[in-house]
Amino acid sequence: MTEAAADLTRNQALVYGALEKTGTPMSAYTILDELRDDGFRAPLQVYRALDKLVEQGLVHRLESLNAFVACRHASCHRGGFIAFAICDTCGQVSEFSDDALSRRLSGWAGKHSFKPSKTTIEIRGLCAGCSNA
Amino acid sequence: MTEAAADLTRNQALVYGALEKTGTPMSAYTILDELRDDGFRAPLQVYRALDKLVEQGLVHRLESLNAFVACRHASCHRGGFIAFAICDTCGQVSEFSDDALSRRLSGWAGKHSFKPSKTTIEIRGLCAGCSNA
DNA sequence: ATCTATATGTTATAGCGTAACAAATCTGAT
DNA sequence: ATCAGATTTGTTACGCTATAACATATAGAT
Repeated sequence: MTEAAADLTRNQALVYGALEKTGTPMSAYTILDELRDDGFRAPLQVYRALDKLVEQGLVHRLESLNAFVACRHASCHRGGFIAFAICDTCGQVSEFSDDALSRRLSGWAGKHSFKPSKTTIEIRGLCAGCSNA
Repeated sequence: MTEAAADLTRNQALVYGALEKTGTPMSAYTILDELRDDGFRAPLQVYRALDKLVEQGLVHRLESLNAFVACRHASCHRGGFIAFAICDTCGQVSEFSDDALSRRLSGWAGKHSFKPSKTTIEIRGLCAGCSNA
């Protein structure tokens, strides 16, 4: 577990740990099963921890998967929208942010007086490794 | 109903009609309730119709809402990724596509040998009208 | 000590989506 | 016309995702 996981509650730390250990997206229910031995009994225990972790930016929710993934570089994405490339074969997630992309979306929002609160950018497909295999 | 809805089966036409009439996103179950009087009984009847409509580009799935919306301009978005701005207050959806945006995402994919199959771009927030009110 | 805010535990339930199988309908070829 | 194959439809049952509501416990401040 990285130092990013400081000052988390027990449940939050367990959920974050499970996500980090796996490395690929996990559903809340998969996390729950993973943590039964640590005393987890109910989905809500997972969802509550996830809410906080997402709030803090330690975990991202992938809308197109209904799943969650540990953030790879919590400090790198200040300000810009984050995009995800998700391999449908191996589950690997690449996280990136692109200034031009962010400016483009902000630009549209500005021009239309739209006030963004949360933005989702997800590319599903095949990663380099999996499209060769 | 617009001319776009030609050569649809009865169920597809009913589902498309419900979405078009409402104008804002609807969940599959809301559509189901809307169509009970037309003989719909089960979710699958809705989901099957939605699958085909999405395939044909007449309807879009909004991942961040688990909902569906009738496409506003089926012919306008050839080639580029489509982005959605979704107002969390009134539910209004603005659909747009932006060449620079598309190039940016394609560029990232090319550089990383990632083969995109489906892309989701959704901005949640407040539309001009609702942020004034 | 007690108050307040936050975190946790637990049960039940709501909402989203599909598997599996049966029946009907539509198509085109002979 | 009718037959075979493909597509569409109907229906039941089930699994996965997420939250409401309420009870309990824990931590920090005064």
